[in-house]
Amino acid sequence: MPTSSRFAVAVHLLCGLAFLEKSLGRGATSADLAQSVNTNPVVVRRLLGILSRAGFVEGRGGRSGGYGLACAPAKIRLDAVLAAVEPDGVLALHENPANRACTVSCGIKPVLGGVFADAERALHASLKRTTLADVLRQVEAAD
Amino acid sequence: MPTSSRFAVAVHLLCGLAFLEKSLGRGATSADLAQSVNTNPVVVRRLLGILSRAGFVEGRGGRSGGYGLACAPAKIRLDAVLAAVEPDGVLALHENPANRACTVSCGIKPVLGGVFADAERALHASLKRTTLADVLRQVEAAD
DNA sequence: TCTCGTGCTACTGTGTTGGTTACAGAAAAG
DNA sequence: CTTTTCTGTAACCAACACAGTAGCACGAGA
Repeated sequence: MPTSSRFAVAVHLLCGLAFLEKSLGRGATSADLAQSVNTNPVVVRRLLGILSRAGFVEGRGGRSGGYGLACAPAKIRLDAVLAAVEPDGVLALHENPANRACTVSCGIKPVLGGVFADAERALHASLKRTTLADVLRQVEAAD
Repeated sequence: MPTSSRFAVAVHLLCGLAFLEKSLGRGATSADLAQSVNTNPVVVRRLLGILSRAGFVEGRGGRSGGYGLACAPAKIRLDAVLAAVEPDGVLALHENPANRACTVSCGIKPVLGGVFADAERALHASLKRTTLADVLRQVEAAD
């Protein structure tokens, strides 16, 4: 799987935002965050747009604009972040049409769907135990 | 994430193999399996090659050759199948080099790595509860 | 009014995947 | 022993998603 790094970058951005808000007392621009992630401001704005629609951050345009967290770091659970940036989940069924003449081909998808749903639930349950505040605390402790 | 469907197809193939072995008493060729999955025999052989190296199936070349399961369906746990076809896991860190001037940039990766490892463990623990025999039974029950 | 940052669009380059063709090698059938 | 039929690879193509980039309209503050 050419696993996308959107989730990792999203958490990085949120963490950077929380850190800058705490240490500088102000929001951060997409250029600031792009420097931290070592990428392009547009990439940051694209991802932050998704996180904004999901209610995690707010962007203000105009001079001295920038981004700020829309809720407390302790309220942001990583499973919600994953759901926002990877709405289709991490396990996918194959889209090939079923072969009507084959029992397995006809019956496998609902079965796999159930198994996958359970697995994704377990993944999200694990991520739910970590909040952005936890991540930030660990990052600061390692400093 | 353009989530690959390798895992789903792999389970489908193993299930088809188990089903055909049971119902026909013989193995199946890549052409048989390709019909079930509605894809190309080479795609099937590629995936079955991975599963063969992982010890789940055996392929015999030559006339009246084909594939057979290398172990009992009840012994094949889906987490092991996932590990075989997606060795890098489903959650990936971003590869951008860290910005040395930024606390978050320098510290985030080990923290995220730990969180991701826990989440993947939970995912695998869930998949471990299902064996190929379970999948086969459910598929046959739905028939 | 001027500056600066978001939000959005369009385009490019790159990497992965699935699909396809082709072929060498092996094993059974005759 | 020859023919058939299968696996195991390699090479190539098209489709797709993604990161990266440039450009511009809009809005808010200085």
